[in-house]
Amino acid sequence: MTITSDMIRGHTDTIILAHLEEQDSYGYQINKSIQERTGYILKDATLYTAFRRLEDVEYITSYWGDGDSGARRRYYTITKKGRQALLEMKKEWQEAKAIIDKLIHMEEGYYE
Amino acid sequence: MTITSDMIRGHTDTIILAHLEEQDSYGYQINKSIQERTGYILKDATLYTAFRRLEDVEYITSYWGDGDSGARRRYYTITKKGRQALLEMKKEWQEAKAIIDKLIHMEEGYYE
DNA sequence: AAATATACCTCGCCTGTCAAGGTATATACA
DNA sequence: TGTATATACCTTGACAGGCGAGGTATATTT
Repeated sequence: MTITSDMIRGHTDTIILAHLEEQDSYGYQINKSIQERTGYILKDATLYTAFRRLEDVEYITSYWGDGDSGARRRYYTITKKGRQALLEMKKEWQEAKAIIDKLIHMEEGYYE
Repeated sequence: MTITSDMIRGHTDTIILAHLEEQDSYGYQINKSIQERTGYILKDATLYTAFRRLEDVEYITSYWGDGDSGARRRYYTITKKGRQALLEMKKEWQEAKAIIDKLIHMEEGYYE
C-alpha cells in the first residue's frame, strides 16, 4: 500500500481501461476490485476525474444502470478506440518499466 | 523513448540518486549517461529542479568542480540520508511495479 | 570571428492527484 | 419512526513535478 501519488500518476487511465476490458463496470466497483486485489485504492476524485477525461477522448462511454442494491450507478463501457489505446498503454508500460529498471540499476547484468 | 512525463514523474529523484550512488557526478554527465543507456533524456529544467529539491531535503550536497574541458561543473554527492532514502525508493518501485502489473493484468495467473 | 559543444540556471504554464466538501438512495436496527 | 451505515456519485480548488522557453558563460574548433 506504499504506492504514492506520483507512482500511480499516468497509470490511472490504464488501470481503468484494463478493468473495463473485462466487463462494463462503475466507479465504486472498480475501486473495490482494485482494493481487493492489491490493497491499494484510488481516491474518489482521481477516479471520477479520470472518467471525465476518458469520455472526452472517447475511450469510454457511459450509461445509467439501476442500483438494485444501494444507489444508482453510472456504468462505463470501453470503446474500440479505448481498446486500441489500452494496447498501446500496456506496451508503453513494459517499455517504461525496462527503462526505469535500467536507470535505477534494478536490471540484470548491469555491471559494465 | 516513448516514456511520458507522467511515467517519469516520481522517478526522477530515484534515477539521480542511483547515479550518484555509483560516483559523484554533474547534471550534464548524468543526462548523457541516461541517454546512452536508454535513449531517454531528462529535460534540463526537470533535472535542475530535482537537484534543488534533493539538496533541500539533504539527500545530496554539491561543490564546484573544474571544467577541464568545457564550462564549469557543479558536482553532486549523495549523503548518508540520501542512500537510505534511495534504498526505500527502490523498494517502493518494486512494490509499485507489482501493483500496477496486477491492475493492468500483466502478471501471471490472473484468471480468477 | 563565428560556430559549436559544454554546462548551468530561472520563470511560468500545464496536468493529474487529492483533500474537503457535498448530494442521494437503500438497508439495518432500535 | 428515526438514525446510522453502506452504497454511489460529483465538484472545487490547492498543490507539486515536468517542461517549454528563454537566458548566461566557458572552451574548443573551424
